Amino acid sequence: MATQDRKERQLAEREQLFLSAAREQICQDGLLSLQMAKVARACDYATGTLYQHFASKEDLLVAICSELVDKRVEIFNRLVTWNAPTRERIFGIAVGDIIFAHHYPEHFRLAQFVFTEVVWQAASAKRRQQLLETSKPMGDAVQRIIEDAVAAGDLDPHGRPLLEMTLGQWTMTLGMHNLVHAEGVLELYNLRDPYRMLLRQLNALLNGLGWQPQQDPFDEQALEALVQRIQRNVFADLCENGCNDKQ
Amino acid sequence: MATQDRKERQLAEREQLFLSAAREQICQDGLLSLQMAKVARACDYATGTLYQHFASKEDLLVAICSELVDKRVEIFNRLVTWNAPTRERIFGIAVGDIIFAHHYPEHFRLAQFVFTEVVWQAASAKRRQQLLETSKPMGDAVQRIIEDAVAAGDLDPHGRPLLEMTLGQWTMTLGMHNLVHAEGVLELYNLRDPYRMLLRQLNALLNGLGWQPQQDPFDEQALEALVQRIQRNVFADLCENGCNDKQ
DNA sequence: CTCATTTTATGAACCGGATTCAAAATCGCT
DNA sequence: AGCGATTTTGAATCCGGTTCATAAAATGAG
Repeated sequence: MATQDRKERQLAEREQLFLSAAREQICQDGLLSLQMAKVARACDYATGTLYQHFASKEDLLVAICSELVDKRVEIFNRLVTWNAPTRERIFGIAVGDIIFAHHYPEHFRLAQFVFTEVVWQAASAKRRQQLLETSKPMGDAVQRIIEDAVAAGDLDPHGRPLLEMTLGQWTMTLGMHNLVHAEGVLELYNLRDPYRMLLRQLNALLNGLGWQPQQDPFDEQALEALVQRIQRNVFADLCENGCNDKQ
Repeated sequence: MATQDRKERQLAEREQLFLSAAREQICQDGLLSLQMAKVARACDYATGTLYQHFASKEDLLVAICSELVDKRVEIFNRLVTWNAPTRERIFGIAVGDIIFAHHYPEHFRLAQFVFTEVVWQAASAKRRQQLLETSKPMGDAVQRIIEDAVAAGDLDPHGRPLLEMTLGQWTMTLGMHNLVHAEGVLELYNLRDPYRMLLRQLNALLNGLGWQPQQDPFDEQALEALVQRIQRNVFADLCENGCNDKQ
């Protein structure tokens, strides 16, 4: 009956409220000082109520991560429908991810933590499942771009699973987000402008995979132009006044 | 005087003892259940004594990581002195890392956790510094291989910092270790044999960077042969009876 | 509308484990 | 041996996540 629906809606709303409050606390004071009691208090609920939604602190973290992944999926989907050469679309995934990292600087920190044994094992199976399912569309999006690439003759998978083609891109991006957050590491080797370097390496990788049309990874002009074009055509709304992928 | 020396030596020995005990506990029961009191007890010391060496639990974790990195450095150094084409030597770094991951399955889990904001910020500046310094030689080793490659005409850095050449390899490897440990993720997309896929992607990347001699990333035979050769010539002692890079 | 019953919210109490620190033991030296 | 200085000890403290007995609210039958 209608009563049930209303109740469920309210429950969902409250969960949202908790998630927002928790996210804000993380942005404000860092992961380190997130406290369950504080989150509940900030929403004018008792601690116990918070536990009706999340089995543990780790559970809450995984849930926040899911929420952010959901937004990240939207980025990926833009590249699926963008009408451009497949090479630019797959490259655009990386560009989009960098933009995403600027908009939600907490996401990759959190994700790194969440996929840590300590958190992952402590979260409930349900939440873990949920995060995996929320993440699935990212893979699907990439898969579709690869399919298009193969169909267009831009890429030959040589009989390997299609997703394997972009595993290097995936891990490279992931690893770079890690490095960026590991304060002191890149500085140790005097490496500046990490995301720009990532894009150069990515171009090299795509070339090495034979993804057409090839692009000179050391042609700064061409790289800059391509990034600009992607920003303008796909992420205009996220890149107002002087957004760039540096920092 | 001599008394001082002896004392210092004993201190260092005790620290070693604590580190080993902690590492064993991690291997045994996982990061999750590492307890300071247990570590101290296992070494027949009081909790307080443990705290004379490590400012906090996080500090201890970073110290363990340093210890393991030290062993990892040894792997890197073998490739610096190996007499082979630079392309095989840089590739050997990845192969060595995979072997290392088999020998110390706890390392990359731990490293992922340690470079998390939560742990990194909670450790003392001193330990952080120590870990960075311990890590430095890995970069130096890679740098030397790149220098050799440039000198031999195998690679053209196009005016970029030399280390940037292998940043893709670094992040790719790092990211893959992360994925491997994130239980359920690779399964979600039906990706098997992650480290083998990593090596294929790496070959593609090195090709894309123009690192000579080029190698077909989809030539299974050639890949297998190269891996075998590296294992035999560089890591024979670590690969007795049927060690391979799969799993 | 009332009252019994079920469901949900509350927050103080509980608990585990990291960290501290006052007291005890040991050391180094004369 | 004796006496300050240094080190070790482990019980006490502290902190914050989690639980659960109690209170409050919702439900629904009469």
